[in-house]
Amino acid sequence: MRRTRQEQRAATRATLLDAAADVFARHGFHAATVDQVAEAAGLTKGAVYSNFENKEDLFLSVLEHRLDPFPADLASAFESHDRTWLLLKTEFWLHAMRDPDVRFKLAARSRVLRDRVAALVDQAAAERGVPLPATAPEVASIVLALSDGLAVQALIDSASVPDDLFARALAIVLGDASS
Amino acid sequence: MRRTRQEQRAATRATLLDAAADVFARHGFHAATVDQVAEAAGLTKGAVYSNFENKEDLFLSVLEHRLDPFPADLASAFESHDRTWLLLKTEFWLHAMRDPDVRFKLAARSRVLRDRVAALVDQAAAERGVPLPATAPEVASIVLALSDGLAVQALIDSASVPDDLFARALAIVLGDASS
DNA sequence: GTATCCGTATACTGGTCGGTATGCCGACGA
DNA sequence: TCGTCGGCATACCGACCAGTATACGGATAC
Repeated sequence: MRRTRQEQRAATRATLLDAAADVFARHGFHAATVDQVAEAAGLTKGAVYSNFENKEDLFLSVLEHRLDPFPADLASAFESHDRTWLLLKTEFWLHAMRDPDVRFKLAARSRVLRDRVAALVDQAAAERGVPLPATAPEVASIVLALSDGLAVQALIDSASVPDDLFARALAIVLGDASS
Repeated sequence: MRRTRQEQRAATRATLLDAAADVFARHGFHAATVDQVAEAAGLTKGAVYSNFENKEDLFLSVLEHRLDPFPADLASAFESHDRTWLLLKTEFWLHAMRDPDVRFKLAARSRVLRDRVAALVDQAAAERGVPLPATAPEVASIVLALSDGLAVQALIDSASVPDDLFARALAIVLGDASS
């Protein structure tokens, strides 16, 4: 398998990002070591420091690489929470809480996400023909809180959160009292 | 100020727990150092290792000391989220995700909390005389998800979460369509 | 084909920090 | 009042790890 330098470098970087996502999610930013990431990628520390400034840059690159995908519809807002991603997101939230600059960036992105969800909320309300119980951005905040909050509970104890609970909660919040 | 040994030891322990809560919340479990905790308490590492087995024991003791106070009523479920406590809780959640034993204990405690909230939900529904949109434990899970989820958003950007949003979300979820 | 250079492996270092061994002082029991 | 002991301070150690310096092999350019 002969590759150009560009291809090779891109492949190495991608391998490192995948490995780093896994290792950071499993051990957390501080407990995870650069050597662990390198080994998980089948490489060595040299590859890491050749592709990233330092450990923090690697961590932030992982998050940029796997950004919150904007949900295409409300129901999928919950499905996008696989375990690894939720752990990374939580680590990052803690990081943001401790660094004002990072927090501002997260706030900006959160607003964009919320507004995107608000548009979906408006759309859903129009389809159903029922009034929203609050402004669309407020309902969007509620939907996102439900999505995250239930996902957190589900990871503590999956049995305590029925698979369809988010969908039903969504129906309640959107003003659908049926069933 | 002459104190007996018992009093002195208890005071030292309490001081350390308070300092540890602060330092762990500010820096996170791994980044926080035992020396920092000791210094914040106006003591030294010797005091820490005289009162706690090790760093992890100190961390877990902080959490036991400041356990989720069971809310007296639904509205106060949200108020109990001051910044420090939410950061510690989140750190602990991550810790639990990585250690099955800890996770099981957290799951047990979460069930107790949820059932407690479910009782409050039942009570509120009876007072209002409206049917719940789901079983009481399910509504309780939703309420807790909202509480945590909105608190997380509020710490990212307090302006994005109106003060009364939780209360209004609560009314929606409890089947109160008025206002 | 050959010289160059880029990207990764290897080897190493300095600093940090959890944990320990020991000293010291003040409370306790008699 | 005195000897003992318990609790905290001090000094220290060893391990771990982020980051660096350098070696090396294969792709690239000519």
